[in-house]
Amino acid sequence: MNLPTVPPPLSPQVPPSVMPAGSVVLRRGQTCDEVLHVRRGRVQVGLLGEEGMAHQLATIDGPFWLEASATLLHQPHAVDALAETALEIERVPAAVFAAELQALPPVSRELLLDLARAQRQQTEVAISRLSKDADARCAQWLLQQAEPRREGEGLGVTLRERKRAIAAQLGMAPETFSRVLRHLRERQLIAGTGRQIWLPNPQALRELAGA
Amino acid sequence: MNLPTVPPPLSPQVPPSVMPAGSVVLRRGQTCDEVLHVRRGRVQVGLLGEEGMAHQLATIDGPFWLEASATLLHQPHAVDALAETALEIERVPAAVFAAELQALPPVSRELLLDLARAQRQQTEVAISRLSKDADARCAQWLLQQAEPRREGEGLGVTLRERKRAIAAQLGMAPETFSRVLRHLRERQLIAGTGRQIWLPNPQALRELAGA
DNA sequence: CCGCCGGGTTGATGTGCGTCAATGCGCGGC
DNA sequence: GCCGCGCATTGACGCACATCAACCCGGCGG
Repeated sequence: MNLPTVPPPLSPQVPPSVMPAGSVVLRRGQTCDEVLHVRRGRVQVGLLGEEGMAHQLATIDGPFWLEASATLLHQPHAVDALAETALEIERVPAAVFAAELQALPPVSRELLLDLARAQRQQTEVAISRLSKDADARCAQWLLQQAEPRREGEGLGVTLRERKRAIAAQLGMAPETFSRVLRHLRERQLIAGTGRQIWLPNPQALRELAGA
Repeated sequence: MNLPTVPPPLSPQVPPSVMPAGSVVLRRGQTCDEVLHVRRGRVQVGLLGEEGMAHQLATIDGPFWLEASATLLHQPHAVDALAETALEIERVPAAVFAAELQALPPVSRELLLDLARAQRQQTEVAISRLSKDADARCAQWLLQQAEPRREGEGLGVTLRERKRAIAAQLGMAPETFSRVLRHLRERQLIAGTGRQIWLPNPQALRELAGA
């Protein structure tokens, strides 16, 4: 008796492909409609610059699932990946992957998603600490927190926590946070006093935040 | 028909407990014989200092599994965790967790372990970048790479990659790496020329690496 | 033998940000 | 009302590290 509607477990329909050393395996921002299982080889994960890995986050030896968290969360890739050696890769369509996921008991599924979320958030934090200065991180944070305000153009932010706590979240000393806010105010990128801030020029903030 | 040898799915035998805001939920280095499922509340993850979170890595809202990667990998916790709000926590014995894991299809299990490994490695990297200077990170790396050498006491290291690549792994500029090595040589903590290095005083290196 | 090239080293310089200390300032207690 | 306490701000300073530029040196082709 067969069950034609159920996809087979992750057996590769496609034979594993190979990539030479030095290949760019995937790029940050890419959407993923397949999951890559690296069977043999070593890949570097990080942010590519003009010349090789500008910011290296990890190097991983196969066999392993590359950037599975992106697929699990249905989000674009958070990092660039570079083949340090030649690779033997198996490509699994996202649909097959999703089906496999659905078949799991709910606890395991939740756990899997928790881990994926944790990993991605850590990656984002690491990247923003590596490649952005205090001003940029602060601008990025303000934009994330921003909500549209009624009267007039621009977005608004209300600081709900103590500033020292916010500074800690942003990975900087409270004094630095204070100075950054003053600096942004001088440059007319933020306005308002106390815990109510608004952003008269979100566009400029966005480009300060970088990407 | 019942199957008494199979543990029930993660239903709590123990009613969920509560923790007041400000509690230290777990500490780095602690071994984990249970997994904590935070049902409600918010926890900060990072490194505790004398006064609250010295280095904050993330803050997570329930429901979620706290530091599941440690349990999955049978390793001590990599971080401190602090209750930002009051928490409602369910404690699952590691044995139950392991059984659940065994029941999973192999692919999912591998995936889970991959994610756990990735998360932990990222955490370690983040911590060492936050709390150690270039000298300490370099010392730590040398100790990790070290292998016992035949003649005489001390450990040996051979640099298998280009120095610029090693520097990238350590998150520093090649020039800085060069200077650190010189500095360590001057302090007699390393010796040798070229790609062959040995460590006449591993103990001193260890305390330079800091914990 | 010489020139060149690429990786490594060294020095000079800049800068982002942490730390320390002084001051300002709201807020609750008395 | 006044005092004191804690957070926020501001200034001065220092440090760790990146960056830039020069130089060194071992290998290799001519």
